[in-house]
Amino acid sequence: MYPFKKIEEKWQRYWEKKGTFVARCDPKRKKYYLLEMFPYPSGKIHMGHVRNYTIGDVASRYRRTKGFNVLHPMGFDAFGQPAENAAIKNKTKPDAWTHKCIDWMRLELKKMGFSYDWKREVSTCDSIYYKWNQWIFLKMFEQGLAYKKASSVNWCPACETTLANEEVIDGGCWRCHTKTEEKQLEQWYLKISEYKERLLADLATLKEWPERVLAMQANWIGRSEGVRVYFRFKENNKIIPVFTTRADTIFGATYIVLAPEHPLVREMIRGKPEETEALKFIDKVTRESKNVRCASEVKKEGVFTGCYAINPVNNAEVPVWIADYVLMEYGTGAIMAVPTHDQRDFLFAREHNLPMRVVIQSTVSSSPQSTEKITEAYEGDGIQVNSGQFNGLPNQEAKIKIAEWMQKQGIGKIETQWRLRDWLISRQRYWGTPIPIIYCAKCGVVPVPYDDLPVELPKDAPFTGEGGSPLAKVKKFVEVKCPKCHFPARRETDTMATFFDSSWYFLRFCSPGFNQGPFNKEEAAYWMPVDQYIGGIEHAILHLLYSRFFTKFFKDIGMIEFNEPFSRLLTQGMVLKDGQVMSKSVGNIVDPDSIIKKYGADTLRLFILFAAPPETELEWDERGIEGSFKFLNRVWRIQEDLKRQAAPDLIRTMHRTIKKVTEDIENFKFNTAIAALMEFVNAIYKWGADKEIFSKLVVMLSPIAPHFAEELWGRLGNKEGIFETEWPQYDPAMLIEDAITVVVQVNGKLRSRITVPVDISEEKLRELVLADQKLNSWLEGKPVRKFIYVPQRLINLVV
RNA sequence: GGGCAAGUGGUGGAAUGGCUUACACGAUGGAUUUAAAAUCCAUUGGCCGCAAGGCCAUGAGGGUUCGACUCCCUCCUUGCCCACCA
Repeated sequence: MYPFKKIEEKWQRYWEKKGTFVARCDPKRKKYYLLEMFPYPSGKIHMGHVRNYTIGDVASRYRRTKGFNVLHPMGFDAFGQPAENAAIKNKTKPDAWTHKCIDWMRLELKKMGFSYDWKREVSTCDSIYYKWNQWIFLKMFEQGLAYKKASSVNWCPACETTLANEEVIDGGCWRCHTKTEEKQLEQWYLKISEYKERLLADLATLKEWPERVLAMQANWIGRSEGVRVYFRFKENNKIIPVFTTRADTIFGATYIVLAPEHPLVREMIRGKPEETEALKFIDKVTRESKNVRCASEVKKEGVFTGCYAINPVNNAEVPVWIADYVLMEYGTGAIMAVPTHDQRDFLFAREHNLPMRVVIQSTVSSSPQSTEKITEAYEGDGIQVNSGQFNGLPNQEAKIKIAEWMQKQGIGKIETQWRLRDWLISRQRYWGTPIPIIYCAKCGVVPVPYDDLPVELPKDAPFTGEGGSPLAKVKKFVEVKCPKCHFPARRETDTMATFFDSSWYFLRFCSPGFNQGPFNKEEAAYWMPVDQYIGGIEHAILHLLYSRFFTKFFKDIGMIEFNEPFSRLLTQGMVLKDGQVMSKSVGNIVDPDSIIKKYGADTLRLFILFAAPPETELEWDERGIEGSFKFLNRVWRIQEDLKRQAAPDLIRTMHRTIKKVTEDIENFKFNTAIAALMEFVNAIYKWGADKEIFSKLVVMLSPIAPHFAEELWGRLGNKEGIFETEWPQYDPAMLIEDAITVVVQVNGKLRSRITVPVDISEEKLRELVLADQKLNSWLEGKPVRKFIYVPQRLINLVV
């Protein structure tokens, strides 16, 4: 058993002392910026962190031996609610609690031997960092991108805070799962919607991002093209616009539906016999929070308003309804309903006995023309019917023609709708960046002058866990003089959502001590964009979208020259145990520290890379860990018996292994790279290695098991550290074999193999194959119709 | 409801148009040992067969191809993400 504990401590000290991983901006050298998503400092690292950071560390150490100037930083996403909760529970301060957690986590990360440049460490909760959050906010405020709006927000009664739409999951708080409510508040927003076109279009430039993430982002931005159609109320000719993406179905629009909150509703129903019932319904729906209302599988409910509207394409009189399934926030808050070609409308129409009209006829099956026989909406393509001058056209063609025609007639307007909403960043919380705004009775909303930044968090806020933000209770903080008129004024007590902090930290790492701005332009120009970003799929939408938004903003104000922050993205899979995600609530957590104690960090690193490809889920297996440990010991023992000269076959194997391992590491296929190294070790056991071969093996292992490799490297008599040396090269000439085995198939089935010289001609090979005794029974009396030869590989005889 | 993955031995996985099951775990046998651990060596998809050998097998069914785990179509299952989005 090799002395992993001693070795790991020794080399960790050596790297730190020598500054092996300290990065320096050097425009003469080729850079490589490798970044893993920084952690929230909860106190302990878990297997997910270990996996994420091991993948990154291998890539980073590998690039270093390939001669790149590597930037590989680490920091802490240190603001957020858990610190406040801990403060309430344990009677500590969020500040003290967070710093204790950071210290502990840093120690654990160091024990894993990750090659970070610790000189660049940042914590978002330090005022030298969040000062620049405030600076960025003020820049956005100047550009009109940060604005205040009274609006109904998602409110979590347990956390006593507002939540972004993105933070409401299945109708509950993303953190504590409590059902959210709606509440009216004045909130700060960032106008991310102004960047929607660019955020969508530039996805096409992210060639090295996973398809899945690109699809999720595109979905989230949610561009849809359609027509705003102007229906009119029959009684007063007032316009009621609806949005549709299916202009081809408009002749089948037999009723329209308004959201209960629609501003025209109350006025419409006034004095109608239906008024009482409609008001009751509106009241019921608006009292329900959005989550309850949007829960799937709930039956669509609605009431008739007593009004009628005119469908502008055929002047048909259609009833106007109110229903809970129409949302005020999307489109115009009103829809046209086509029960024959939209399943949701169909169910609603059948329930309430509303009229239907078929306007698209399937060309494949004969879908019924008569509405009586319809059992479900036909949502596929077909030919227009009952659609005036558009009859007979394929519906996809009609969709465009009808839209254009409506626009020309002035009864509609071609329009694009987006799903992306502006980003709500206000939080009624203490442990976050104070929003640098002052409210003055005379001057109104006044930004804090740049010279007065940072607006520091007061250290002595009270933590009772009740009644909203602790910041609002700190007089010293709240009561200020207006920077303009110097009369008493009041400070904003909301803090920023923590996603703000993480939307630009990758830029801060380029020049973490810089005090003239959020980052040094020259250094950012050198290091950025991040060449490889690695993190969990859970950040596929929000964090990545916000970071892209910030990057585009920095470009617009002339601070950077590039459009996208992350050139290449890898989303690593989760770590499972017994088929379930490791989590406290399930109680199946394996503590990385216990594994380090038992087997060492190198074994843990090796196992986590070998057990599965980085993108897929990884099933934790204690026995697999032992296998990895055994492998390292097996390598360790090679040094005891080195030969003078290695066998030619082994030298050949070495060159093949170098090729395979190099290519696999480049492509993040660590599991097969390790498999190739294992095969190489098996070959060494068979043939016996010399010093040169063993040295190459050790270098190839160094990104994966760095302490282990450094130690063996030193024992081989090297004075420089292993990360000063170069990655081994293979000789292409050594990959060529003299003899190759060609597989012989008859009608696609394996029947024989023959070994022939590499440079054999096809004719010669054909002769040899036809003379092969083994094939006799398969070829007997049958003429060979075709002779397929895949050079160096296989022959297939078709008889 | 929509989108995206995935489905291969007892297990994790390998092969992305050309020898299915690399590598590892587990299991079995052997060597070493007073013994065990550790280590080293060998065997290990299923069925038939004394053997040589043959047949079958990559979720199911069909198709394209000389040849399909791989490409196409239909279906089933699982996972993830999104979702009354008009």
